[in-house]
Amino acid sequence: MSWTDERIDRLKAQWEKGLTASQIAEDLGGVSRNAVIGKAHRLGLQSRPSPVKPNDPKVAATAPAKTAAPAAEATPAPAPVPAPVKATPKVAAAPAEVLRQAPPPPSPFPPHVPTGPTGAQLRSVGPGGFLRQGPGDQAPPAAPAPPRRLVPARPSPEMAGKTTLLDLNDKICKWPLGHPGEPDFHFCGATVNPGFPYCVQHCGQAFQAQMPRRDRRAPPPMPFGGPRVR
DNA sequence: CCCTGATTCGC
DNA sequence: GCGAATCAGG
Repeated sequence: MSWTDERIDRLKAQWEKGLTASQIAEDLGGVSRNAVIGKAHRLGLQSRPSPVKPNDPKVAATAPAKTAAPAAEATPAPAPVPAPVKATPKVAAAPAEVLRQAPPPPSPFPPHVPTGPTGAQLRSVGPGGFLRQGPGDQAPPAAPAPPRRLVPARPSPEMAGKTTLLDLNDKICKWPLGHPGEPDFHFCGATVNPGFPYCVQHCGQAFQAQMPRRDRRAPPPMPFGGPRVR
């Protein structure tokens, strides 16, 4: 279906009348809501209360800036530098220290903490090349709030002191360590970066700046079909 | 989930 | 120029 003069007139009339893009598209037939919106913009029909757009004309208040508007100008893009989350102590791990044992977190319970005879941590390399972390690399997990009376038994002694599914709440980092099904699968357990499901360190792994669309092409199809997307 | 308009960008 | 895909707020 093409944009004949008649259809364009109809679009203009209805758009200015305040019908929604969906309604106009349905009325015209043969076009999608997106097509209507796209056409309306190209026609210069613009601005109808968009649910998304904030009202821009904020002035006065805090802007002493801009005296004479620079006529034609290269507005330097203010490179958005991701604000470093404040006060993140950088733990410089010396190579010799990689295998160190983290001191067991203080616990009000019987210190039945068999941390392993050798102290060697299993490591593996995940997609993207990052090293999966072992428990010894974590900041000591916050001691869980002591239950009043009954304590559910740990599934196994190996899990003593680990953050399990049962320990998770909205204040605990849910970054998984190891893999589900493995005997010592557990979670990071550090205090979360407020507003996120992970601690500061794991937020850094989980969230990255999105690249422009042309740079993220669909991944090659996987032999088994791959996970369903949207 | 649904809806909305705005925007991007491959065609 | 077109409009699907995407975004982002309600």
